[in-house]
Amino acid sequence: MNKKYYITTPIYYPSANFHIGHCYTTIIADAIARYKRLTGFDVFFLTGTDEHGQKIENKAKDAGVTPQEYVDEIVDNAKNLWSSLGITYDKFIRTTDDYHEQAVQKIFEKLYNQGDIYKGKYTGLYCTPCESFWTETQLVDGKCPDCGREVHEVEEESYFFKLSKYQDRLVEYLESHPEFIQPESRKNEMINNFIKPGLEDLCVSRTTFTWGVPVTFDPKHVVYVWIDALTNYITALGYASDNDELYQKYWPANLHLVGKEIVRFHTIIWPALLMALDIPLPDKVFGHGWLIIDGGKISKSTGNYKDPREYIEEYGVDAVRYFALREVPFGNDGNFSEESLINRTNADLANTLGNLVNRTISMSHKYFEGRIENKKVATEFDESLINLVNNLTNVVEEKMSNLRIADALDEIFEVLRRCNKYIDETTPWILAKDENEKDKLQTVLYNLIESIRCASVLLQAFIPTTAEKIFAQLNTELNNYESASFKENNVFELNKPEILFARIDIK
RNA sequence: CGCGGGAUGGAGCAGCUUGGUAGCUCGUCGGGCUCAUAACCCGAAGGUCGUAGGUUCAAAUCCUUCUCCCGCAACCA
Repeated sequence: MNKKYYITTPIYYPSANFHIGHCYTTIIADAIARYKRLTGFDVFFLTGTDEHGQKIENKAKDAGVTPQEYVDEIVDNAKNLWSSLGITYDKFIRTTDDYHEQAVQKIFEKLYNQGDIYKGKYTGLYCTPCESFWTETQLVDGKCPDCGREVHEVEEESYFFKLSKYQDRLVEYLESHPEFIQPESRKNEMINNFIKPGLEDLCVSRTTFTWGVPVTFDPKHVVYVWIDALTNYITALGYASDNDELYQKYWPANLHLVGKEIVRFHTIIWPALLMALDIPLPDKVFGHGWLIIDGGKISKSTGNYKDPREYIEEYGVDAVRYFALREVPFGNDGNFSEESLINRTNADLANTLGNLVNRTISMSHKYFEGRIENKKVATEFDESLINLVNNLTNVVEEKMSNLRIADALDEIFEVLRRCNKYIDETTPWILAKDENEKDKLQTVLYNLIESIRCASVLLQAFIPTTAEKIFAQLNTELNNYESASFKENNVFELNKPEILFARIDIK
């Protein structure tokens, strides 16, 4: 029985169609999921949408449709987008799914019955025309950030979760599990900024809007975001349902992948909720950085971005995937622009990888009609190449286990760069001129093809479409993880070379 | 003094924990090669490692000051 691996993305808020930032998060999760599957894990990969709340209700009203119709369209669009990015999620949860709503109601009741949720009064700054509550810090010049009008203090009856009760246990847990928050620097931010000053109890119901899960025993309240959204990670597995087989199998989660702006919810509120429910905590929460556009964050309101599908159509799915996985360093922000996407694609995918595969296969056809086996005539350059190849699974595993995805990719490309250099060192076109060197020439090509094959096994996790194309050109089915070491006795009957990535001219 | 992160050749980053010739990718320039997608390989130029001070035989790396940038109390990945 394989070891299990449960990975999640956040459930995204479908107030507008998804942008490249959503793609970024989901592509990373997909690469980790594919990598874990490749290396033998039984993976469950969850993504979805958080569909309730005031903002959706307002958006739908503006659009003249029901909230459900509004989110249905965006969810269709999202699923379509994930499909064109090759995202291999196992489940797509929507917080409007029946089983989720029922589970949320049960969880809410349970917490209420055991005294972790109580009824109180919520005081907030309210903008009547926008029907929205704002915090002090959200206000712009003391006015509503949406419409710029005055806000005023109102009181409403709400249910509260006793977050404060779990404060000490939380600190203790975070201190004793330094790996829980990644990157680790965010741990201090959480403890110093949010926990130490004292946690306030959390407002978990609202009466000012209706687009949400009704509280069973007090139906003028709907469950407010936290309990509705965060619990998706367990309700998706059937927690609090008739069939919790998946929950038994996969919980606790191995990795919650989230953007840095919601680390707080996942490392404070979510653990506290789980403690209250007496459920084990997830292993790890990774808060990644953002893609920055023109020096600023991606903004739904300014619309400083294109539909991600335009990039996929223009440059190909693996160019977009590769960029997302390679360009941004661990935990930091990274710049996104069409120009950097093109440069990345040209430099790594077209030049280093594509051209290498192309020149190798071309020579194999030119000199041996595409049939290559290992003649075992060594050159002085073989050993360093083969050692590098045989070390690749280890170094990639080391990087991936630390979520250093860009570094893992760089290790693979290190092998590809070494291959290009090996061609220059061994000068096959010169060997080809001497009949006596034919076996050496064939050995050189064998070494190259075998190295490309091993690298491609690992590339399947990151740029699967391209890896598949390479295996098709190599005409081999040796693509499992166990085969990702240099083999001495393969025989290749290569197919014709085809361009993997055409160079893109900058307009 | 709110907290946290950051500041390293033209761009993006690594190095800092455990002080000791400043490294990688891209870009630029020169050379080589011609199997290949004007690609590939080699070489070169380019850095007072944000500022000011301190510790030390020696500091990008440790300590202190200051400046600037980014993020952060509630549904922006």
